[in-house]
Amino acid sequence: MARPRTFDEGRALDAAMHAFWANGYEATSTQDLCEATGLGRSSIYNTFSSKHDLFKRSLARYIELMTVPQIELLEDPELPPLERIRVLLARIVETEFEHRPDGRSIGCLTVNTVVELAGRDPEADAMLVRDQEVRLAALRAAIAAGQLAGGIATRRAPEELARFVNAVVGGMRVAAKGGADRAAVEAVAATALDALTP
Amino acid sequence: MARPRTFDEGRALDAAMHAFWANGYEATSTQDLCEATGLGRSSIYNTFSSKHDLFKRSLARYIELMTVPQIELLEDPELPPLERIRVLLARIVETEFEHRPDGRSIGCLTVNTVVELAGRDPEADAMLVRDQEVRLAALRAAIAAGQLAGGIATRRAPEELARFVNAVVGGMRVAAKGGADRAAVEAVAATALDALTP
DNA sequence: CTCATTATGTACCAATCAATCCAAAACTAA
DNA sequence: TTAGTTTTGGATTGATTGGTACATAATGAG
Repeated sequence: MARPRTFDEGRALDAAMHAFWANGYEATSTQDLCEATGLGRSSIYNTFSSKHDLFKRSLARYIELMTVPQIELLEDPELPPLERIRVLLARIVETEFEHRPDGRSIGCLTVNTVVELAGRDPEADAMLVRDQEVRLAALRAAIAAGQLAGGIATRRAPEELARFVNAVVGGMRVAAKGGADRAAVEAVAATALDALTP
Repeated sequence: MARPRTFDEGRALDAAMHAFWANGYEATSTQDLCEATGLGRSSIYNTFSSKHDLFKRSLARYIELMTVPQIELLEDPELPPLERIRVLLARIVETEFEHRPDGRSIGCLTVNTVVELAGRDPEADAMLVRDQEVRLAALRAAIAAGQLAGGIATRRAPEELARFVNAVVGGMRVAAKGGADRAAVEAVAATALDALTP
């Protein structure tokens, strides 16, 4: 029927996502995207209609890749709620320091995008707000369950504790990107759990 | 001797700092800087030798404006150490929400720059690392004093608690920039203090 | 007044930006 | 083979980027 593609769209999207992840939206040029994906300009504009569109799809993919497993973990009935949060924080430490022999973290595309584009890009904004609502809801539910079962401190409402855990995650990612070593980030996670412990 | 300047260098630097603060380094063009400062191109390049140089001076000014009062507060002998940290967090909430009737925070230039430039701009990197070391040292000292005097929990070392407080501050700023309202950010601060309370 | 010196505004520079155009290429259905 | 459709690469677009050149303006020292 027509000339077939010589590349895999999913792989190309992954490569673009990593480029945006490492360097941000503004600092990633369309030329960078060509080199990262291995595609020519025409193929990129034919497949993804603009740089901004490609960024939206990259962000959507990142959110899917990161948030879905986190929600599953927070709803895991096999683990006590406090343990779910402990594992969540441990996983974040893990992802921040995996495959980075120079010790410098690449950070988190969600946090990076909040800082770079929140308030200036309505579409990215909406995606980030929705993602955060989903994550906060899962945290609230796990915390409420933990308070009921007795493993999590009841001195504050689930809403407050969920906001706290969410902010600590962001703080850990900023610290890692700022050059903090693994022990330092693990100390943040461990101390945060103190606030949840009865 | 020579033609005098028709503008105040300090005011111009403040205006440039606010432009970088609101939009980041890459997204702020030299044209934006001209409009923000009210100066012509020649005056800007004559006074500050390049966009990057102007950014470094803006960042230095921001760090001075933010960190110096925070250090003074953390060393205030009039207040019990835990109270110093409580006031520190309260001030951060205050600065994030002052003069922002739309509720959208502009964030923190230090955090924004860590996320945007850490690992890619060695000079900005060095300034940020030094600033963070100063802030961590002040936090450690206040926490150690609090543990000795009895107002701060001793279940973790001052180094760990300082890292924790520092990360929470970053997390609060990301949350505010992401659209969280004042009550949500205050909940983060209050919960963080739980981890420091015996 | 005259002159050396600095500030300022305008025009301009090459480089890069995101995006488009178009012709050649590669495939399939008929 | 042929017609129809989409992909691909390369050239090119106009706008914008950070930065410069240069002529003119404004000052105080002599």
